[in-house]
Amino acid sequence: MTAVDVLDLLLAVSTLLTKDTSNFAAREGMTPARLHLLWELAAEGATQPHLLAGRLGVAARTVTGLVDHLVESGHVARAPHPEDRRSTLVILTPQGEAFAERLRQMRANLARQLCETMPDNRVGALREDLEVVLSRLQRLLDA
Amino acid sequence: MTAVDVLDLLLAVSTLLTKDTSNFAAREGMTPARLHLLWELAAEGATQPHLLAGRLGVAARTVTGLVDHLVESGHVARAPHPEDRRSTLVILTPQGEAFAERLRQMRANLARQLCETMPDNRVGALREDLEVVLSRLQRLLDA
DNA sequence: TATTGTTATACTCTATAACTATA
DNA sequence: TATAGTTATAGAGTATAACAATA
Repeated sequence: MTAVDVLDLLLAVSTLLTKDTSNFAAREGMTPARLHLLWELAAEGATQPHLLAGRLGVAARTVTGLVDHLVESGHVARAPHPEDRRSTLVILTPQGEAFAERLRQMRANLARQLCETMPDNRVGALREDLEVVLSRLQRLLDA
Repeated sequence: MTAVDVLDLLLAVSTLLTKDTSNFAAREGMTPARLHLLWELAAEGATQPHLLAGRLGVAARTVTGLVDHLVESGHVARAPHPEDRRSTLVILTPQGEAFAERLRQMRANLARQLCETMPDNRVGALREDLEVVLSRLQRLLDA
């Protein structure tokens, strides 16, 4: 039952990655959900709340609350949308950008440490296998 | 930066697995945290709340709340501990065992679907690579 | 009429601290 | 004194529904 073993391993890795992210967030005075929002915002640039909701897979109401907290902590700001007066743009402040950069560096360090004893061709094979697993998971969840 | 790609893929897989578990829980009238507790309980048999807390990585208080809900829904029961009168044993009811069995089958199906297009030796290699990643993650989180 | 974001409300998960009973 | 579990309290995330403003 090797396939079952693979799923068990993926679930165990998922648990530990979640815990690691949670620890980092706590050290930075942040929470996992707010960190996730900042991460997406850093990746796609200033954007609207309903688009963030789609990216994060949460309801619009949730984004309102997360952005409220992040505005208060100084990581993001709301700006009027230039073309649609119903909407707003969520933008990173310099403090939010600095946080995203620390997060990016932490992830790069973690990635290096995870793979540092594996030969390069093994890492490449792992990446290809995970791409297969990911695309299959995406298909299964859409159905 | 293949190592970074691997981490990104692991994070993406983690997100989808979490969502899949959450969907299954919702269909069954359950929540992810209660499902996780039932899963551990099915794996290790009747046990004490503080041991469950250690397994799940949550505070003792959290286990009290989860068990409260699961008692109300009929999935588990509390029994006096035969040797330590301070403590209790959390046990699966027949309904809880039936749920655990459905969960096990769902996971087996998912595992089969994830790997079904990969040759057997590739699945074995993926398992070995994930074992490396998992043990390294565990070491990093302990430090 | 449909969409965007918000307010209102409720539930779940979680942690910390204080408390009770037992070891 | 230390441990096991619980009660009490508080905060964070989430969803649904209702609402106002705009498209």
